[in-house]
Amino acid sequence: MGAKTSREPLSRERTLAAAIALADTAGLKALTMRRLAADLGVEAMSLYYHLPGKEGLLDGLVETVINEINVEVKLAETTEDWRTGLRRRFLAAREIMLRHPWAPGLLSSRKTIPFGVYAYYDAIVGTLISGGFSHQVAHRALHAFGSLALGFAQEVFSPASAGGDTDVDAAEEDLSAMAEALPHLTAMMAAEAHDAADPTLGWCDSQVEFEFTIDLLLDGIARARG
Amino acid sequence: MGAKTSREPLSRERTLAAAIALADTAGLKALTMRRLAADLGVEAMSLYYHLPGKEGLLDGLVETVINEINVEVKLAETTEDWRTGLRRRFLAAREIMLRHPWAPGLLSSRKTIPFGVYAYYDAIVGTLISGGFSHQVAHRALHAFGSLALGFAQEVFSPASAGGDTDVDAAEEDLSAMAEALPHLTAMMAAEAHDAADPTLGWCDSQVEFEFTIDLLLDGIARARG
DNA sequence: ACCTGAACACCGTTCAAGT
DNA sequence: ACCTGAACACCGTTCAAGT
Repeated sequence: MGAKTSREPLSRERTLAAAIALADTAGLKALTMRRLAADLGVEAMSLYYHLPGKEGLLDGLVETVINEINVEVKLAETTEDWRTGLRRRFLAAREIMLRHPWAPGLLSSRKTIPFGVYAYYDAIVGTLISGGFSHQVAHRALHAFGSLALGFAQEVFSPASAGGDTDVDAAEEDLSAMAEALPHLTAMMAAEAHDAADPTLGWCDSQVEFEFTIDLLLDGIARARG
Repeated sequence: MGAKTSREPLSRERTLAAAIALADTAGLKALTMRRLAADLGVEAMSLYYHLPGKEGLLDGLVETVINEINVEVKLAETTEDWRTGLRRRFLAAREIMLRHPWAPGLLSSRKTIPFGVYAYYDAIVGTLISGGFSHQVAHRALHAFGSLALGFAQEVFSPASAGGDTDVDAAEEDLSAMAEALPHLTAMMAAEAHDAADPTLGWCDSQVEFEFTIDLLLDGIARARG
């Protein structure tokens, strides 16, 4: 956050690293050319020497994140069956995404998709094919996985994605006010809070739900393999 | 798009309707206070009399869309079993979303969720409970459905969501250039293009995939019902 | 080669003022 | 009650200029 007083000239990598750090700590909205430059101890216009503008910066961000995932995935490559291989892959992607909460929203709002994303999905198809799937079922599996393959789901209930203050208090206030108008949701929350054996987890632990959904999808396509 | 020369005073509804029309035709990015005001034949500052600023405008947009869905869903309410009921509900939501391609991205980037969304999910839980599901499985089913319940999926391959020019040409150029580096994806596309019996659909008809995924999820939770 | 200052065309928004 | 003009604090970006 403070101005790094470094003598070495700016570079694309150093700029991207600072941008990611800024987005991680202050959210995507805080990532402006002027503030990023200030963090780097430089004027805003200097950035244009290393990057082709704001859009190019954002492209660089998603490229960096998907590369992080691909590296992580490649490191752990072994001789697993298709199912545990995909499962491990999705969970690895999720770990990266949890480190960069702004990444899912940015990735899905981008209109050009970096090569690394295609490479990532290509490896998935390869895994499916060698697991005995037809191209057609592999195609449908890809769509069924959707963003879960990249480690994130559209969490409509509590979107911390969009960067900015996570307005938890307001959400809970709303929720308690809504309670009597929403009988089924209220009952569900009460029931879940009750038989939650593990006290360290919230009433809605998304890691458990994430893995449940993955297994449900993997079960489903295993059956569709035919 | 053109300046409507109407005498009646502005209202919140008329402003929202114009905003939706503007977003539908020109994309979310084109929806600025100044341009919206121009479309309404008024100065930008006039909007603040009817709406609490830009954020309030966006809140109003998602509220309007979710209400469209809830109305559509209520119209067709019958005595179906849980499964066909959910299926019809999700497809109805999808139809609305297809009319407002900017809505998925906006909804998932919002940090306050309108009441209508909770009401929508409450009805789903109600359907599940009366279908014999436990609260726990209903909860997990909700997470498994994710954004599909609201009619959209994270289409990482061709995101036309973000408003703005749909950069199809560039994407296809990239794709053909990538072809040899992505053997499995290339093979999949070739196979799918080959045995596509229906010539009116593209090689990647997302409606078919959407329904495939829904059925896969419904099969999965039906089995998890226990 | 690398960085800067001044300037431009846009944003959303405030606030006092018009009718 | 409803709308406006001028002004402010921000954006991203261009372009000629500095070293």
